[in-house]
Amino acid sequence: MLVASVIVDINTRALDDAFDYLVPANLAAPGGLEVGCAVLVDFAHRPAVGYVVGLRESTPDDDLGKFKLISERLSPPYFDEVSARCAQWIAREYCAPLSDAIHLFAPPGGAPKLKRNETGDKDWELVEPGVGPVDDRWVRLTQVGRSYIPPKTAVKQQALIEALREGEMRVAELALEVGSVNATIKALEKRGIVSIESRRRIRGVPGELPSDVRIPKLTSGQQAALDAIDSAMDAACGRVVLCDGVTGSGKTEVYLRAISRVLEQGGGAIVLVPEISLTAQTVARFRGRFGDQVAVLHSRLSKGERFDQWDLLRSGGARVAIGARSALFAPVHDLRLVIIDEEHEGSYKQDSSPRYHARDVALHLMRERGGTLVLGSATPALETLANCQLRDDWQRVVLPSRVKEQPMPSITIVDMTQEPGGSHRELFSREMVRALLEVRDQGHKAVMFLNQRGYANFIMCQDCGYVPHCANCSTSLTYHERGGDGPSLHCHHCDAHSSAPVVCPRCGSPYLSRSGVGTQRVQDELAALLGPDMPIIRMDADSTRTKGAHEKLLSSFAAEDRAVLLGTQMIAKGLDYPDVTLVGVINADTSLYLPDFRAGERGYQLLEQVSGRAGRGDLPGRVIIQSYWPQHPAIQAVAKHSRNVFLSQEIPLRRELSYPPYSRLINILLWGAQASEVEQEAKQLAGRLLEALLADSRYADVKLLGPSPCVFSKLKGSYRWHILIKAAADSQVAALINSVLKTRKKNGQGVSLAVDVDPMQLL
DNA sequence: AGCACGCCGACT
DNA sequence: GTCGGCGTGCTC
Repeated sequence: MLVASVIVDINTRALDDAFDYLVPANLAAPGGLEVGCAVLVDFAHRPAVGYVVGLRESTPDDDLGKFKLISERLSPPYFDEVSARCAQWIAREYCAPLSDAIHLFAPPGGAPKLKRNETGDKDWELVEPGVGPVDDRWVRLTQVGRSYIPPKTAVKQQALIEALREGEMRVAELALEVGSVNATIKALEKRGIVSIESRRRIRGVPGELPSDVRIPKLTSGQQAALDAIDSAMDAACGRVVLCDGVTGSGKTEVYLRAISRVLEQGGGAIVLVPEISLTAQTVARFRGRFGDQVAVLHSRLSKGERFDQWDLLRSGGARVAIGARSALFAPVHDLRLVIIDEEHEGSYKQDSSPRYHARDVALHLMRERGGTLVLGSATPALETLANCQLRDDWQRVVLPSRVKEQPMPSITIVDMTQEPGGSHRELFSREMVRALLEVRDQGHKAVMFLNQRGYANFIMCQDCGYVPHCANCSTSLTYHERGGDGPSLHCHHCDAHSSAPVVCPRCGSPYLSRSGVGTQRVQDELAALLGPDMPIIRMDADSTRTKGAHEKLLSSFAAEDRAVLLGTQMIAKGLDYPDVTLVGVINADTSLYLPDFRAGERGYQLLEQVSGRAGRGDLPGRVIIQSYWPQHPAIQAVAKHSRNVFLSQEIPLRRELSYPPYSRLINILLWGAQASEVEQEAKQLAGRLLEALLADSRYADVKLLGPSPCVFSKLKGSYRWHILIKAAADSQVAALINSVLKTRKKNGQGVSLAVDVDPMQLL
């Protein structure tokens, strides 16, 4: 008997394995049922949709009496066996329900579901996929039709045949040109004058493919990167190549060549880019080289478009997928290469279940498939750099300079504590004011960056720049205005707290302030400083809320001959503004003091990216960074154009405090409307976890911190607590968490839970 | 998750 | 004596 291993599509942690079903005779023939098919099964006294993740002949060990028959096949195969195993790995690795993990590989919006029928108690209704393929009807003149001359009175026929002489057309197009045509076409078809054919329409493909296939000569850096990728691909065992180079060092050309080689060998490739840089230009670059071999997957597509692009890959019509995070699960045939551009970007971590990191999943997938993972960044993640150093199968290749040998911008650090004004200092330093006026007077452009994150509630001494830190956690302490005994300082990692100092513990100054200046205020101050002739374009989450506002603001900045672009993170990435001579960072410190172990790393990456915006044209660039703590390694590193300045301080710190990459973190979040319920649930769960940890000697080195309230202790009406687990980098502690959660009692139905393995932030 | 089973108290 | 409350546990 043929036995199918099936993951039932029921969203619960309690079902953490596939179930065996017998394949009925009518589906047992070759091509009947395959791995990846959606099926209908009986499961625990009710119908359920499931996904076949394995097929095998039964063995004498099987208790066939226990197995039920598969009721129905619901779809063609969505994925292969390797993908099925990958989904199971994701569920285990990220403590996610199996059904969430398997959904990653299902067509977007295109999988069948079971819904409860409103009419009856135990009635279930199968809901077919909301999207699917669509056909167009094409009309074309037949051989007979070519010589057919319609009667003079048949005006419609004449117009129709005239239009068709140019070639075949879609019925919809024809209707636009000639008016309603249905009856006429039918009549002509009957007489053999035209033929009508239904053909699949692929949505989401632009009509005209760009035909720019100029292939540039490679720099030596590019060649070295390509050589490394080539030998990794020859090894075919999941090796990783990091292309370490700034924007403009020609990484994309390296990607294109690598893909080209994979295609020559008959394989397929996936390119992941952050959603924000998935612009028409990026796509055009790939389409220009590989034409309709490329399928594009991103959130801006309609459901139908996304389905067609996905299906194009599944059918083998396209062999290269380019898209955001989720494109990693696209059904590319014979996948041998995954490229992750800007690999340090936080958007590669999914923030809902399954909370996977695309880089880690891609690595696993390439090992399984014997492919190659290529990472690209100007500011690689610390984990990635560490892996390149520690592992033989990770290789770092440096792409040294911008292709057009431009000089690096000059960088000035302004120590804001040395500025006059005491506790009422100006927003802009004297140096910044001078530079801004110069930009205005010479008719140039400036980019002003305010790393404003509204929640940065720390206290800082206005005289010496001191920020209180937690003794255990290497994170800044969060200022709490209210509390049992008045203002206090809390650490949200270990729940240590103390009352807030009234004067600076370091220099005794009474000027302790909470930080926080918005872009709005900066805009006003810039306007006051520079006068009405200098346009100031503000770009932040507020000013780009409407669709297309992003592009509109950028093109209006490009159109001015002098202007200031003021913005938050969103202006830091990728974009090229040729005539920018000044980049100003108003406050470099905000991101560095966030109560998060990655704050320094992110701050460094951000400053590095912002600095890269200066002097990308013929004019030399200049960067001014204002800071209250100019000694911070992240700022020093940017000033000295040296990543090592940052790493040499950050790496020992991470090691000492055992943070990634020297440990693995798992953050368990609990939230709910009732503060006391959440707290109680958190404490109970922490107790059960601790008990389980102590009972198993394999987890002797695992630390459990908390439970404690989250930094955002209340969000959208929910009270939030979390438990942090710190384990060895290769620890299998996820398995233990899974087993504890599997038996979690349902008493706190008002309390939701999420497990975040390898969290990007702990807020 | 959803459903059955089972063990309690309160009703025609 | 039976109806129905929900706590417990299983689902190929």
